[in-house]
Amino acid sequence: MLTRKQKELLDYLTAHAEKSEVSPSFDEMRDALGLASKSGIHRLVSGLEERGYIRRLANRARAIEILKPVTSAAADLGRSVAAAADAVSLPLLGKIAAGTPIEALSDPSNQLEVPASMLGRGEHFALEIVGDSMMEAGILDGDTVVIERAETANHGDIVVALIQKQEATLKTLLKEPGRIGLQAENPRYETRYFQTDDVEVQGRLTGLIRKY
Amino acid sequence: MLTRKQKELLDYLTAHAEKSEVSPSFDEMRDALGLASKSGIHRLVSGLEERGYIRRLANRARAIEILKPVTSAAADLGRSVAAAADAVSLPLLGKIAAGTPIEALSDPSNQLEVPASMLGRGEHFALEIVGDSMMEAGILDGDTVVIERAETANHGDIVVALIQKQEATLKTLLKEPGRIGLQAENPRYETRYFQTDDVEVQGRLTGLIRKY
DNA sequence: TCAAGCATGAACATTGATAGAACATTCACG
DNA sequence: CGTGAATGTTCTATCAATGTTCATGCTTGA
Repeated sequence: MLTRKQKELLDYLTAHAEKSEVSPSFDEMRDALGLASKSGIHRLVSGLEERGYIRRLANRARAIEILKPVTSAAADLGRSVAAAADAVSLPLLGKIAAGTPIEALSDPSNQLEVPASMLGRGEHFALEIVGDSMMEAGILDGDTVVIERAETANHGDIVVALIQKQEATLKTLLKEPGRIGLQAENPRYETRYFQTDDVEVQGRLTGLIRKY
Repeated sequence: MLTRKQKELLDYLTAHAEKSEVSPSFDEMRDALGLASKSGIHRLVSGLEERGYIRRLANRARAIEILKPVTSAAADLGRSVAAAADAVSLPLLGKIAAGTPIEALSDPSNQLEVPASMLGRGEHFALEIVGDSMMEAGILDGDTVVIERAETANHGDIVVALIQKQEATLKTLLKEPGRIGLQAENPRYETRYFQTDDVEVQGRLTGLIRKY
């Protein structure tokens, strides 16, 4: 959120942008806010930039781009949906580990924000990693993985696999003639092989998020 | 979960944010909650921050961002879709590896969206990892790390360190009496030790994002 | 290359905001 | 009843936001 003057300037910039493609100069902004000098504008612009409301090219005239337009209260809902295109909330379905089924977290308030750029096309969800079985692939205990729901995957993909309709696990998929391998990325675990019918792919790994 | 007063304040902040975009000052919050002083507000704000409900820019007035808006039941469905998807764009400053300075990507259009919940307070930026020196910490070549700008860090933190004002590297910080160690998380690299003055902490690792 | 047009930002003053120590009160809980 | 957490209050130090002036520097086009 903003300070009063920052809001005033952002209002002006937003209104101006609707009328004209030309970004106002500092002098024009100064006049619009009734100041005597551009320095104050410079500071306000820097503040808006710091808070992520606008973006600028350094040392370029009239090069302000509005990232989050100010909206009157009425327009707010309509807008924020559009602006939300950058990030998406995924349901955090539970935890996954080798050797146990997904421990369901049915609490719908468990949502995870992920950058939109991390997603592919289909339906996605998130899981929290338990255990170290994928350690050497850089997937650690406590990490959150983003999964794209899928029934198929390629040899070598990391997938959420359901084994014999009981056990869900995150492993590297090995497609071999007549059988399917699920390989942990940790030398302490052995690759397990199953009949093709015993392994169902539930999704493919598309992203990973870790917080320290 | 919140205390009664924290919830009350968060309610006020959420309502305020819908109307105004201008963040309330501590005095305004004090009036809204009917307190006689701002110190109580200060504690509540700190509490909300600690619990991850809001985020603030360090040392900035009127700079509160709401991360988890409280929603009255009625408004919940309509809002949560939009409000939940709160992401922040960070500048992607460049690449970092052991042995070389940060290779600057000054192009400001290099931005990375990260979930707001990944950020602490203060200024953040992103770097792309080159090399395998932090492999065993689950930080792989090509990963993007989120760094919070900081001058200090604790023993054991993973930091961006500038060595002798020349070489920037991402390593585990070892604070020892009279010297500082920078430890790679890969047995193929040795821990290097420096005089305290030769190592400047530039930031702390706060998040990691990987795309497959 | 020079000038016009803009952007950058140092320096200083004033007012507004935040940080936090210190201490009292209330309330839940074993 | 003792303990600790949450809450209220007061007071003070420090820092941020804003307004102003003036000087400087970057870009662009003639």
